[in-house]
Order: sequence, then C-alpha cells, then structure tokens
Amino acid sequence: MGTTSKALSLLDYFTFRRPLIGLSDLARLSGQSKATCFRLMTELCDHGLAEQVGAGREYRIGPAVLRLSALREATVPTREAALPVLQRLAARTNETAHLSHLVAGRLTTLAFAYGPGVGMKVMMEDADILPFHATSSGYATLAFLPQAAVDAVLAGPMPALTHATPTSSALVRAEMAAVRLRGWAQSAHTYEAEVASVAVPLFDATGVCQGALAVAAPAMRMTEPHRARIAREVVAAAREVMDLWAGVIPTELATLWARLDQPEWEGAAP
Amino acid sequence: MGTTSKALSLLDYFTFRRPLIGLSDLARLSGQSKATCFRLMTELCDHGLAEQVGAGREYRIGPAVLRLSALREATVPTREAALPVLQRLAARTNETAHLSHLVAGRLTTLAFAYGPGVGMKVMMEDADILPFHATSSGYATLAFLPQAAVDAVLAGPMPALTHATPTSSALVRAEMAAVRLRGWAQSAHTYEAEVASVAVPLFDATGVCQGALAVAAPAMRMTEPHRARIAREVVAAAREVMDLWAGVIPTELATLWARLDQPEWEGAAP
DNA sequence: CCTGTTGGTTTATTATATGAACCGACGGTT
DNA sequence: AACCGTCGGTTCATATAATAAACCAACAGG
Repeated sequence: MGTTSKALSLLDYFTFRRPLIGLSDLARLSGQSKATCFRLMTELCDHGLAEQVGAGREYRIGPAVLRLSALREATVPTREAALPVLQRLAARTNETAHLSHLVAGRLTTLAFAYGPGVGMKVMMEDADILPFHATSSGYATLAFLPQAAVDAVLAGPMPALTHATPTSSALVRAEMAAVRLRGWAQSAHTYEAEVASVAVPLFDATGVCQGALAVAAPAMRMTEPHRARIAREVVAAAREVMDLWAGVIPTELATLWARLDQPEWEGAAP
Repeated sequence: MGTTSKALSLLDYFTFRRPLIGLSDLARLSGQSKATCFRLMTELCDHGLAEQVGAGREYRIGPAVLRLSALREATVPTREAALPVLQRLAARTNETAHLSHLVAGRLTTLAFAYGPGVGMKVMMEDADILPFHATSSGYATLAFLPQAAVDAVLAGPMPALTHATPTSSALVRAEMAAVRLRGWAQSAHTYEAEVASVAVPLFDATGVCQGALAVAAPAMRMTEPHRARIAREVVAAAREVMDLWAGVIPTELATLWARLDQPEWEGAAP
C-alpha cells in the first residue's frame, strides 16, 4: 500500500462518534507505529486536512475539507441538487428519507430529511457509513453493482447488529436477487431493531450504480400498504434525482419501475 | 517533502476556475513527472478524494470530501455558526460580507452573504483563496499573525493584480502597522479595481488569529462615513463570531474596538 | 517514588517512490 | 495514408523517502 493511502486511511478513523483521536490511540487503531502515525498526521495537518486541538494535542478533521467540499459542490452539485427532492420525499411519506453515496467502496450518507409531523421518526446522522449487509440501501446498491465490487464487499466482515442481521454472504445474495426481481429493496430489524426501510439504487450517466435513495420508518408503522406506498414514492424521487444527476436507469429496472406506477397493481383482479 | 504532501498539494491545483485537470496538465502544473502524478492521483481516487470523469479521464475533486466536511462541521460548526452573523452583517451594511479562514497558511473563503438590496454588489465565490498582499482580509490577518508566519507569507510572490496592488513587503508591513493602530484593515483597488473593503481579524480560543471578517463594496460607494459605519458593523459582527467560536480578542485590540463603539468619536469636539 | 501513560524524536534498515523511456490510441494536418 | 503531437497510462533500474524499535520528557494516579 502506498504511503499516501496510509495517510488518507487514517482519516477514516474519525467518525461522528469519535471525532477526536490522540496519537497513541490512532496508532493502535490503524496498526501503524506511533512514529509513522505522527509523521503522516503531521503532513495531513500541514495541509489542513487534520488539526491538533489544544490540551491533549488530539487530532481532528481539519478546516481544509470545507474548501474542498465547497469546490466539489460547485463542480458537481450532488448534494445541493438532491436535497429538495429528499425533503419532498420525506414530506410525502412523513418518514425519514436519506440518500447514500457510494464512495471508495463504502456507503456514506450524503443527505437526509425528516417528515414534517411530530411523533416517532428514525433519526440519521450526516457522514454516517452504512453497512451493506444490514440496510435496504446496501441491498439496493449491491444488487446493481458489478460482480467484482459485490465480491469485495461480501468478503469483508458482516457483524450481527441485531438478532435479524443476515451474517452470511449467501443470505445477502438471496436478498440481492429478490431486489432485482422486485425493483426495490427492503429491510426490517437488520440494522437497528424496530427500524424498517425501503430503498432503490441510483445510477450515474454511465449507468453505474452510485448509491441509493431510501426511506426509513419505525417497523411497527411499516405495514404492507404503507411500504407499497413508500416504494412508489421512493421510485418517483429516485427518478427525479437521476434526472438532476443525468443518470440512466438500466432498462430492466425501468420496466419494473413502470409497473409500480400502475396504481392498483397488486389490488387488481387475481 | 513527504509523498503525502505531494499528493495533497495536487489537490490545490483544482480551483473554482479550473475544476477539471487532465493528467498531463497536472504534471506540468505541479512540476512532478507524469508517472508520479498518475500514481498519486490514483491513490487519491482510491480514497474518493479525487475522481476521474468519463471521456478525457480528467480528474476532479471527489465525493469523499463531502463526508469529511460534514464530519468537520459536526465536530466544529465553524461555518454553520458564522453564516447567520454574516447574513446579518450583509443586511445591515447592504454590501457583501465574507469570512475567510486561515488554513495551511492560506486565506480561504469560508462563507459569504450579499446585502438584500438590488444594485451593484461585489460578488464572491466559495472556496476562493485570497492573496494576503492585496485584500483587507489579508492585512487584518497578517497584522495579528506571529512573526514567523508573516515572514513566510511575505517571502512568497506578490503579483500586481491591479495598478494599486502593493508589490513590496515593505508596503504591506506599513499597512499592517496602520491596521494595528486603527483596529481594522481597509483596502481599495488592490485586489480588483473599483472594489474596496474593510476587515477585522478573528481569533480562536487560544488568542491565535485564524482568519478575518470583511465587507466589500464598490469603491465609489465607500465614502468615509460609509466606511466608518461599515467598520463599526464589522467589529460588532466579529465580536459575535468570536463569541460563537469561543475566541479571545487580544486586549490592545479590544480597547481599540471599544473606542469605535462611542458613536460620534470622530465627530466629537476637536 | 514507582508505574504506566501521554505526545514526540532519533536512527539504522528497508521498502517505497521516482522519472526517463516507452506504449498504443486519438485527432488534426499535410 | 503517412505524419505529427498529444493524450492517459505503464515499465523498471535507481535512489529517495518511509519505517519501527528504542528512547525522551512530561504528566497522572497510587
């Protein structure tokens, strides 16, 4: 592995739950020697990608990322474009909508929005990383990813986050197959107990899956009719997002989605 | 210079004006060999800090920076906290307010806001980098920076951006001295012709200067009374920002600023 | 006073980065 | 068609830069 990669992967240990990390901790976490860690972090600090904070000289993400992200959004307004769609989706379903982006092989939360009502909602954090094997967004993405990428993901660890989390790649592959037939993904109690969600994949201009759009709700509220309605809304919103992103929907998926539009498909004559 | 630094400095060549750069161009710009550039960019791409776009395989800033910046803002809500203050400042002066942040020895635009009225306004870009020697924000910052940092900045090139740009470090140092006596910085026609601005430095919790808050206006509108009023507003806004950032104002500066508050200081009896 | 921690530094060893030369592909000219 | 320049990307011998163990000084708790 290159030195640059080592330096950059140090940044991955900074999460929402762990925004400050001391030198020794970081060395332990990353498995690098303390000296190496020190040098790499010093270089990151020199460029403002990290910074050291007062007393304990602990490290945290630096201010330079703000410039880079402003530049990124100016170049490719991914988030800004998707946010209003997400807010409409949340409003129409009155649940929590979120959009995850596939970056460097991981599913990172790009944006989210809550429904307007009071009452129970699934809460989200920005910059979260979702596990592929335990979320509908993960299934939706995996189902439309190239073989090699899928294998790489499923080769990784699959911790049991709840009693219902699928912990074998076979189970996940089965779910992926179901997603391909259905046109959208679902999950319940797999990431967090009592939480259910519905997701669809998102594609870029070259037809490559780049993430997923999802709605999460308390499992008790996710009845069949509600889920069906949410699925239709998520699909509609995904069409909007891909319109903004100039994304192209694979033809098989497009036909599946077209069927969903027929209002009473499943309620029609047997 | 470390390999990581070389990789990270490649990111600096991506600007608002030049968001896409091909491999050969990047090699020329950075002075690195094409092979080195390729390898470094590949590593950056692997981590999502850069990405390659379709046809010409040109590089641009990648999506991973969005996660990092969300994480940064969650940890240290610098921008989010300052934005409303900035908007109020713009509204009260009816000009363009902007806040620049000192990161890795450069003055990067963190946020800006326009006044509500119609008519001529100075336009800004996010993620812009301001030259120290040609902006009031630069003078304000330099005037309160440690000696070593000042020397480092003034050792760099000082291009003449307009006919009035100071191009010798002596001129800039003179301006810095004036700023220290006055408590705020000003400039006119130095960065862009027909643009004038007023700025004050911002300090962090340890009393170190971390940036500047400024208001820019068309030079023709920057009469003495207008400038004096703007200076008072900028100082008030800077106090608010440093309250939010838990910053501490150096005592000499605090006393200078206190004088500005006395409404008719300069209009008082001679 | 002892012990275990912290962030940071040194140095000999070694692994990694480097750039000149090269490749095939593409787009215009002549 | 042949030629030219440029593009993104690759190869490989060379040498530069990264590495980890050992070592500091400083601090905290017992």
